[in-house]
Amino acid sequence: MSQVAYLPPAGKREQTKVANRLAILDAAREVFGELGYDVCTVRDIIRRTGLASGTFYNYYKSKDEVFDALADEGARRFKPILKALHARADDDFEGYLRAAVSAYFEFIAHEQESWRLQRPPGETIPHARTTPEIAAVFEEVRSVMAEGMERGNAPRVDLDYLAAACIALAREVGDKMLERRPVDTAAATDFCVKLILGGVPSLPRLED
Amino acid sequence: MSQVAYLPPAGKREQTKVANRLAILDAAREVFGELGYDVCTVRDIIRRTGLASGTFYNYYKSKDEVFDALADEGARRFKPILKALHARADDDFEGYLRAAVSAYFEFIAHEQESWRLQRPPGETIPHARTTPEIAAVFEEVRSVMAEGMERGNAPRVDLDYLAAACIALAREVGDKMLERRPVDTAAATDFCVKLILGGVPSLPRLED
Amino acid sequence: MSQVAYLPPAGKREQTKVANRLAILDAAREVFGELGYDVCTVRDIIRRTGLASGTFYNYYKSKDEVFDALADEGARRFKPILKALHARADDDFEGYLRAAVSAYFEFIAHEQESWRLQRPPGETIPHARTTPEIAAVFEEVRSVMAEGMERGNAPRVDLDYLAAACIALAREVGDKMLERRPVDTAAATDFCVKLILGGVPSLPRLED
Amino acid sequence: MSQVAYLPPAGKREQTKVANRLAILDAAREVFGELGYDVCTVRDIIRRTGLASGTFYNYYKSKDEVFDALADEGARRFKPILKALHARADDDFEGYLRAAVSAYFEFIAHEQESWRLQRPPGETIPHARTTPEIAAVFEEVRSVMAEGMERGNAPRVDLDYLAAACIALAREVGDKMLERRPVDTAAATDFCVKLILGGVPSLPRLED
DNA sequence: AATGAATGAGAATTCATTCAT
DNA sequence: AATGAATGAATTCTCATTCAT
Repeated sequence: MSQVAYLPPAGKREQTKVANRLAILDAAREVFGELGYDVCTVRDIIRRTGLASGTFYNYYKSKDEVFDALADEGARRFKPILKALHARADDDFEGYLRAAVSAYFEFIAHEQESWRLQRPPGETIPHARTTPEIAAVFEEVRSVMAEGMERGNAPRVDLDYLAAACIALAREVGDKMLERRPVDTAAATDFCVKLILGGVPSLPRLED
Repeated sequence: MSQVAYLPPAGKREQTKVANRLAILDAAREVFGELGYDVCTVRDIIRRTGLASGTFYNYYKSKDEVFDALADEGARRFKPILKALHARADDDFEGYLRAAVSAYFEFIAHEQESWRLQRPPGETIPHARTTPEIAAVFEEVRSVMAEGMERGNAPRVDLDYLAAACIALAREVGDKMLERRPVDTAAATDFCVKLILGGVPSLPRLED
Repeated sequence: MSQVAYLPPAGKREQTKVANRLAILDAAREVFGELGYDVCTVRDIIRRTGLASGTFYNYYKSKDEVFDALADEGARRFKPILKALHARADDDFEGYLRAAVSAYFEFIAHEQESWRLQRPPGETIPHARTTPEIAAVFEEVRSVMAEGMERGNAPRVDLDYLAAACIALAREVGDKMLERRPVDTAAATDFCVKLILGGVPSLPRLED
Repeated sequence: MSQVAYLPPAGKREQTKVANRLAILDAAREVFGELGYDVCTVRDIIRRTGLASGTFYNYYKSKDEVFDALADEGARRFKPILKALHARADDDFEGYLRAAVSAYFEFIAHEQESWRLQRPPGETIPHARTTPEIAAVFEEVRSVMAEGMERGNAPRVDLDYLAAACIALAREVGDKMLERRPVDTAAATDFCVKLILGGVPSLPRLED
């Protein structure tokens, strides 16, 4: 728990500001993870920072805004990875999918180290919302698939359903993965990718 | 005076009671679906029934209790269907899976008629926790899979992941399905079943 | 607990009505005693009768009304005794006071047999209101004192204070008395009467 | 006006906090007195302070807690006085009793200035449970009596009854006193003390 | 900026009373 | 009459947000 406010590190006001912003973000990540977005209160968040409740509002206008900021921060870290993969996807859809899914699993595995570990095991983790990083995967995956279909590298199937299916898979299998010890991202990736790639050829083709 | 009271619960009073209990249950199902369990309030539920706030407490002690009742009811409605399917599943895993997924899609398609239509279009529906109905279907699916694996009718794969994957798929594809007009449960079922059945043979086998 | 409603004794509607009225009164006496007037609910009362909640209102308009009815009933039983004592009070103030106080203590001792006994011992008994029987004592005692003072049989002291003091004494000592086992009305009476009679001569005289 | 700070917590904030805590305590004392503990609501209390409803809970968790705080505060204010009186009571039981009763009457006379005056006249004041202040005074009185009896300075009488009698007297005579104009605490004190001291020698002695 | 008490809208719940049966 | 479910006002309490210091 970072008690930044009480340790203005080197006399720099700016440093404190940045540190407080991060402290709130960290605390929010923890609390959202522990209690769930809906259930947790702003006080739960701020209590963990050691800051005063009013201070929260110097940085974020509301609980929603921290949530978004948290998501943005996640997306900022995650999106470049995906873009890079996309760039060298070429015709290797499998390679791309594997890399993307793997990146996502690595991402959440790393995320959880900051907070999910200290949760009572077996407790269900409410899956609050579609976070931006997930949305990013979704869009990327979807566009790669669309591209592949157009180029004739992939069968023409229901893209909406397929993209939804992929994102769903990644999310749920990801959650399960995090419940296990040790967290094995490779196995989870393998599972997802094989299920998708194995299943796609069987999917009903679109007529048009 | 006629002491007719005990056996025939067919008076108007009894009817109203049953109807109210169902009304609350229905409203709760809707509201849980629309707002999510955590966010919705007892008032949200009762408002939708047209009953008075106090009336809620004549039937259920709390939001939690309705949720449990809902789970019971969902299970009561689904389980027999699934059990029946299960009974004649034999070695026809595909037939069984198809029937189960189809039952789920029919269920949610029917559900939405009661409420999703009257919602302002375009309004985002914050997602939906795992409802008791979903849990019931998939517990069944899971046990059938386990059975199949034990009998050697299905490859030995990571059952937890597979069950999670199936739930995820049904849920997300189901959501997408509901956004389309007309709602085509057959197509959605076909999509899910084929993806799963097609993908399963490719899944990594468990060693043990 | 009288379950009168389910045993219409001899076909007489009137009997049931009277019996129900009494059942409610008895239940109210019990519940007021056990929980206190303010805390107990109409449901607490009616539950004990075995009647339906709505039935309460066929007999009494409100909780207040039962309370008053209860008090009236007490007064009806108590007042005649006092009047009789007064009639033969003559100049024997001590005899009168002793008889009056004794009558009051006997009254409450008898009352409590119906309900106060079953209370957890040591629990404080909230002293809800000045009941009519108490008011009756008050008025009687006051008028006898006034008479005595006018006739010159008693010193002219502050009558309001004295009457208040007497009533207070009877009430509080009475409560204490009821907490003891066995309930000794004679001792309590002796205590009160001696305190009052012993104290009165010392009281400051009024000038007028 | 000078900042006469007694101790470090002299900020405006601290002052407000202390003032609010007292305001709630005062309001509670009034409301408990006027309506009785059971009947009054937290709203009744907070309404009288002019604070917002939520503010109550910044200071006390519940109505019960204010009551306890009130008891503490009452005891804190009274006990020293009584202890001091007690200390120099020696064999002067009369002096002590007079001082104690007088302190109580002064207290309630002062209390009523803050609220009873502004009440609609003639409105009946439903009586008043034993307040913590009363309990404090009389616990002291009781222990002094016990001491006196043990030292042989007072006759061995029924102490429970005597204490109850004193409480009752002070309470009822106190109520009457407050109804008169001008409020004459000296006269009321004189009345009570003389009645008690005059009466005690007549009381039946305990055998043991 | 930081603080943390005050605010008050809103949630859950209770219960006296009504009313259809 | 008796019944007991329905009603809704009233109550307790929470918590996001504001604001004086």
